[in-house]
This record gives sequence, structure tokens and C-alpha cells, in this order.
Amino acid sequence: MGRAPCCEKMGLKKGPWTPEEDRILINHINTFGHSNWRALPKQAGLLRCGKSCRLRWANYLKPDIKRGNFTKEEEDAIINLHHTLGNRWSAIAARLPGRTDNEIKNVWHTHLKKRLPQNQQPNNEISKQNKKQEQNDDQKSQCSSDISSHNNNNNNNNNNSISSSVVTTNNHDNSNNNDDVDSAENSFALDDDFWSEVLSSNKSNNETNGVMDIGADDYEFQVGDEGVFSSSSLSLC
DNA sequence: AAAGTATTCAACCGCCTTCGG
DNA sequence: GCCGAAGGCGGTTGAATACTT
Repeated sequence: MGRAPCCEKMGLKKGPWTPEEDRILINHINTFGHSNWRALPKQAGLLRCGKSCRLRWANYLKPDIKRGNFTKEEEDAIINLHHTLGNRWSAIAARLPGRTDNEIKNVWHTHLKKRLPQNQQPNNEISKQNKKQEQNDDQKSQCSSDISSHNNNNNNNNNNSISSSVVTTNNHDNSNNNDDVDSAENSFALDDDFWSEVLSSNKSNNETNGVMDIGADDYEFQVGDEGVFSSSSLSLC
């Protein structure tokens, strides 16, 4: 039957985005949202396909994106999450607030992969086997995405550190994929514990709103307001 | 200083999944 | 239940930049 191209090839611009295009896209999304990516470029007057707009927004323009180098803690978290989840960058990104899947993927391929000893090279089968399970998990709760989507207003300053203890207990080798599936679930539990722990300790220290200290850096957040980091969204059900 | 090589990262491509008619 | 459109994801590419010789 043939697959329709993602966008009309004629007349649509490709390649790096200009500041002007960025400005147009940001203004349009801030005003109208992005309920329909395919229609968005036309409405906004951009000569881009919807996919390109979505990618630009998701990976670069979205306000809660944290730019700059990855902290040691973040890198450790990525390594451990990758060990657990495989190449499921979006799932990893969902656990690292402010970081995008593309960014994580890049940093993995450019830095982190090289650190692994030969016998710990990733086994991509993990990701395939876990995919269904993860989808079920995601359906049960939007907890992961909530983590990233609820920390608006913290961008730029939120040099928040993810404790390496989040996921550091998976030191088993990856030769047994079935074990990995189980371990993955266990590590999700660890993940949950981590966030609950962070939040509960924060609550005791800072009441409901204030500065969360996780690791070396402070993390500002508010509880309850729409669109901000909230303990209810992080409890991971 | 110039040329060659390596590295980084934004962006694209194509497949898969989801959703609505 | 089927089909097509749209969104989302991971793999890959290639231009820009950094580094080495």
C-alpha cells in the first residue's frame, strides 16, 4: 500500500534551525500549544515538517531542558539505567529530569560507552524484552514522564544531581536476559524508592515548598501547583 | 600555519505503536 | 476489527569544531 512520506518533501526546509525559526516555534507553542504537530508548521508559518518541529521543541526549545555538561551523578545514573533498560533512551531520559533522550543517546555514544569494560557492553536484547513490560508500567502510571514534565520553572538553574545510588545496585552481569528483566523491575522499585526517599526527606526538611538538596546541588521545587515538580507526581504510584 | 583526523551533537530517517474514524 | 494518520522512538548521518601532526 505504500507509506506516505512524513512530510511533503517539496519546499520544506531541512538542516539547522535559525534563531528566527526557533522564535516562531516557541511563540506559536506558547500561544496555541502543540496538539497537532503536523498542522503546526503550517499554522506557525514555518517551512518545516511537523516531525522536525516536534524534535526541535523536544530536544532544544522546551523550557525545562537543562543544557550543559552532564554531572558525574547523571553520567553514573545513565550508565546504570542503560545497564538496566538497554538502549531505551526515552525511558532513561524520563528518569533524568531536564535531559532529553537525544542528548542522553549522544553522551552515551560519545563518552559513556567507552568507559564500559568489554564484558559489560550493552546487550540490546534487554531493550526488546523490556519494551512490553515498560509499556505496561507506563500505562499504570505516567510517573516517569511526570518527573520530567513537572519540573518546569526549574530550568537553567536546576543543576540537580541524581544520586548515583538510584540505580547502582545492578552489578550483575548481563549474560542472562531473563534475570535482567527481573532486575529491571527491581531497579524500578529502587528508582521509586529513591524519589520517595528524596521527597520524604525533603518534606521533613523543607516542608512543602522550598529547596531540595539531593547531592551537591540544590533543587528548587514547588508542591501541588500545576506544571511544577510535585511529590504526588513523583511518588511513582 | 596548514592539513588531516577525531569528536561532538543537532537533525534526519524510517520503523513501530497508538488512536480515531 | 480494519485502516490510515499522527506521534514517538532509536539508529544514523553529516556539518561544525577540536585536536594532533
